[in-house]
Amino acid sequence: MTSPVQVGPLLRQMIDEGRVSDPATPRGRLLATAARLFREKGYNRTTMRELAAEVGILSGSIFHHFESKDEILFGVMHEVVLAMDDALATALAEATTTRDKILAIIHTELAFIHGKTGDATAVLIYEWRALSEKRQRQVLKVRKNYFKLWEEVFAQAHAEGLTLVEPEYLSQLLHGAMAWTTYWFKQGGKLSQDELANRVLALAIKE
Amino acid sequence: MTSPVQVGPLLRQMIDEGRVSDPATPRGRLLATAARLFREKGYNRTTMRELAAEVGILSGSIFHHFESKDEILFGVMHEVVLAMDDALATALAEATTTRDKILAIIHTELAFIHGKTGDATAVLIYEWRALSEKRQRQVLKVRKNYFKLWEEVFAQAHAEGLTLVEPEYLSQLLHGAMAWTTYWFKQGGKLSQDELANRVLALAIKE
Amino acid sequence: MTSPVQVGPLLRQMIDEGRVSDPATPRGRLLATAARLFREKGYNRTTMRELAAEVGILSGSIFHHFESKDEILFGVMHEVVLAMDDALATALAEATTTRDKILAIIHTELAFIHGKTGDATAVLIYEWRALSEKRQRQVLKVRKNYFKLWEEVFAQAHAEGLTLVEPEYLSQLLHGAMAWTTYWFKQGGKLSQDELANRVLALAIKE
Amino acid sequence: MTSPVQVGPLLRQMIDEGRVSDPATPRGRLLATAARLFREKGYNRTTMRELAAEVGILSGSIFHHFESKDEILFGVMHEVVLAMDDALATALAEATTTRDKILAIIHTELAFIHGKTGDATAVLIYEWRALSEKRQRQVLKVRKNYFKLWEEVFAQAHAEGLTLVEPEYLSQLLHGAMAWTTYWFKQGGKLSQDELANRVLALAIKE
DNA sequence: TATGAATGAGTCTTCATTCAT
DNA sequence: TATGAATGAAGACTCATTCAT
Repeated sequence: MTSPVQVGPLLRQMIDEGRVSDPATPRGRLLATAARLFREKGYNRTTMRELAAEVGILSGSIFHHFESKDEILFGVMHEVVLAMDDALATALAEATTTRDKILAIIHTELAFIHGKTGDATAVLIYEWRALSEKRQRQVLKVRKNYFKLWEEVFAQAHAEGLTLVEPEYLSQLLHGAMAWTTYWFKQGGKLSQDELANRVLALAIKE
Repeated sequence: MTSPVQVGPLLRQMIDEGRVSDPATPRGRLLATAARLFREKGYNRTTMRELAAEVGILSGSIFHHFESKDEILFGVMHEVVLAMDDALATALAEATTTRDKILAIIHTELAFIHGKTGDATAVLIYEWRALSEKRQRQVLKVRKNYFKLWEEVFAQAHAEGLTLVEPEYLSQLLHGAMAWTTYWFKQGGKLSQDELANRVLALAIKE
Repeated sequence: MTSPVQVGPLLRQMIDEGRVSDPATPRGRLLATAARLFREKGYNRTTMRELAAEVGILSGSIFHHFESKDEILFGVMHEVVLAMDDALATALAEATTTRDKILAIIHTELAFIHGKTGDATAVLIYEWRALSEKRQRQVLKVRKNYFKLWEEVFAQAHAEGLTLVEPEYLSQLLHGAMAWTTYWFKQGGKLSQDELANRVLALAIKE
Repeated sequence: MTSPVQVGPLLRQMIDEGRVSDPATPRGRLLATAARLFREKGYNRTTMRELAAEVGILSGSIFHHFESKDEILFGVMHEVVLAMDDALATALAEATTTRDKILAIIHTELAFIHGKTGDATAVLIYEWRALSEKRQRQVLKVRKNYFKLWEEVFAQAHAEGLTLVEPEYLSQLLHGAMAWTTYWFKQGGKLSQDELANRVLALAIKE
């Protein structure tokens, strides 16, 4: 019964502005449940009936809130993408050194992958091709913003000699490395999320 | 009309031993085509009819070669996994220094992702959950061998002070970083596959 | 915002007597809009939501005015059928010669098909089978009256040697010929409605 | 179990040429049954399950022969339209006087409406709007041919002073008059089909 | 071994209707 | 009277799989 995205003060504000669905509304509950199911079973293997059952309504009722299954997938992805962009912008604004900015990127990414928004983030990454092309384009617009923030930081780091790999490649490599942690990193294991962040940082910068 | 895996002398031998399907047989052609379609459209969105049509037979005929769609997916994954394991073992045997062994790992992985076996490798990585659990376990057996090779090399590297991150984490992080290259690295772009390998190496090793 | 039937002094009286809905009431507006939509898109392809939306209310609210979609269709048909019957009786009363009476029939029919009540008339003709059998019977009662007026006139004409075809067949043939004009005759084209009436008359009467 | 269109020597040839479905094939049986059901209950109120049941297969099997319900409707309409065009061309070729040509038109039309192809013809006329616009255009191409034959004959008749009403209007009026006979004329009643044809002729020509 | 029609359970989606507020 | 979320039965369509030929 949680939102597909983590509800912090930032998200609170986004919800109030109507950019993200309130988890207390049917729409919000539907999106959160969809995120979980899509992650657990995959988009195609999740049926509208299952989704409805988990939310406690009948399958036909879903269509009061979304016009198609595709729109639900879009909802899950779009909201998490908006939230990530927002969260990263805020985190970067608070960081001063370039090293801290890189850490901010890593922490934000890992927070979304392994925090309350983990389901939506995993869906964003691994069910991308299930989304209709038309809606992929819409999500991509926001997504590009997000990665521009990465590349700016890595460009600065490269200029400072802090990193060896070119900004665009480093972005992609680190993004892949962190995306894959969904499959092996578990919160509460012997490696903490902060420690994981440090390992990723160790890949990015030379000491 | 190619095999799902690249046919070198090693594979030739595997084929002759019956461990991998000959691309000249219906079974081999079916697997190669399935790999491509599963990659392009996703497992669920590929129908048996399409697969049959591309191979030039009728849908009913597929079932003379495979007992189910799941078995085809298994075939694609199992063969590529066997081939990777084989290829890596050979490459490591030829490398002398630990640094070279790391490069061997990276080159082998990238060769499978971006070479002729790219389709099968992408399917292995991104359609994993579409495979029935029972068969996932079978593939996993071989897969574990493969990553044991990685970890042994990274353990040695760590002991030599060549790498900073613990072997098990480094394996996973690099694996993720390289898996993701499917989405952004294109053969014949301004970055060559060898140059890409060097960038990955630069993440792993602090010179 | 018009009634499904044309509001002349006759209809005014019918409205005042409660036999036809006032277009100023929600019921009247609903019927007029339904007539238009049923004609444009067909009964089955018109949804209650669309109908409600066009009238400016919500779908649930319709059911305060009509107990079912079928009742709406009935309303549309019943009112137009009453109005036609009424209009024809009046027109015939004013005609003196048999020829004029035939013209009165033709003009009345064409007026309903191509005038403000055109939507309702088209629905009456072309969505007949969408109406429940029970309500078909109700409409049929009035409808029979209407055609009895036709047959009486054509019987007289036949007796006078004015027409060649037997009354009952001539009624049906002319009715069909005029009903079909919905599909090809457009008000304001090179043929006026009066000229069209003369063409129909020319079929019926051998000068 | 009859074809949607009457199987005479002409149709036999069309079938052999593959332009019309053989009623002995599944496709042909499906079309004939669909024509009957669409006529009896209307296109929208006929379900694929019903259609399948009447043909003796399961609903899913229909989609081996047609890709959608719309394509079935198209099939029914297209084949009857082709057959009408063919039949009329032949009949006109055999008629010598203009009067006989008009009779040929009337007989052909009535034959299609009340003969074995009556179901398909009724569907063509009364379910027109249920057909997708794209496919309407395809049917229209053939349909226009058919009515061009009418207009040519009526133009000749008009020139000869045989008819009073202009060719284009006479075509439409007679077409409407005959289309409507579906609803009131029954084979084997007190009026024979030939006698009905004479009544229609009486409308068209002045003695 | 290949065919291809048929299966039948399952999918997303639609929509008239209900009803608590 | 109006709302609008929810209902639930029904619709068209999909597709891996079967099997007689």
